[in-house]
Amino acid sequence: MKLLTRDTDYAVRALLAMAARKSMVAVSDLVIELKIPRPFLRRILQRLTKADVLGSLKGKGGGFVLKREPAKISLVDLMAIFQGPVQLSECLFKKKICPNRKTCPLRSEISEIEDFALTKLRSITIAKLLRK
Amino acid sequence: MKLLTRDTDYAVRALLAMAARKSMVAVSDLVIELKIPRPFLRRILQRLTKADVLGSLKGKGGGFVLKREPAKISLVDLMAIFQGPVQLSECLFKKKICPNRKTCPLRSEISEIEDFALTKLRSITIAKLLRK
DNA sequence: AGTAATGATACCATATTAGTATCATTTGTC
DNA sequence: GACAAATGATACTAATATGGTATCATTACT
Repeated sequence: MKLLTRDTDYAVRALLAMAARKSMVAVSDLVIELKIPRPFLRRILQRLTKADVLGSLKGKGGGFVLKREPAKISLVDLMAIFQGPVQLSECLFKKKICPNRKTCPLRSEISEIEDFALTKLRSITIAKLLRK
Repeated sequence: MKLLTRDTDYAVRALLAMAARKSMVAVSDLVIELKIPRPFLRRILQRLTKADVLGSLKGKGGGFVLKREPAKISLVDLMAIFQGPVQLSECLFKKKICPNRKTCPLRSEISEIEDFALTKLRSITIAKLLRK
């Protein structure tokens, strides 16, 4: 089971690279540095732009820049963007079988795992990773 | 992100039903009780048998029985059977890019989540769920 | 012999993930 | 203004995982 998908992982790497530079970077440059398939990386940066994590500039000399503080970009944020909201305890039987949602013995236990994971993931920011 | 797949969830339900009875049960009976697609449930029980969680008897009057103590069947066990070993921190870049596996800043943090999850999941057994 | 069960295995359908391709739009430079 | 270099938007393809079916072989009770 993967906690992070490739999108998310690439996004982390790209953001780390961008946070280190602090200036506008074109995809071409990042591709060289990160060795991520170019069109794939492009789409990732575009999604980050839509999510307002990056800013972008079109045209010659354009590229992407960090728009949000590195300390305010956490793994949960990125996971939410690329993998949807983090919820491990999603009941498989919402609509059908499950007779007792409230009292479901699994839910409460798994929620604890989810809570722990969320707290951890929120604490992991680009700024924090950059320091390492 | 689902922590448990349907296989695992169905397995839990089936095992709870079987632990409550304690005697040999045929798939037909369980299907009625659990409302799980018959051939799918069969395959699940067969996998549990291979994993030595259940015993089985062929032929007329045959079926499946719990072979392992309910207290010794945990969610991690079932997840391992149906979803592969639980490891959230699996590095996406094992073979290729990742330059520094040991010092990877993500790994250590995610390992903590994994450890917490494993401990929790190990503590959730069929016996425990049965008591609720 | 017949029937009711599991064993084994191959198959199909759908969803998700990973990645590609293409065309439109913007913008700096000559 | 023309051209080149960048992103915006979007549709498509390939591979893998998940959820579920179908079928035939084997076993065992009556």
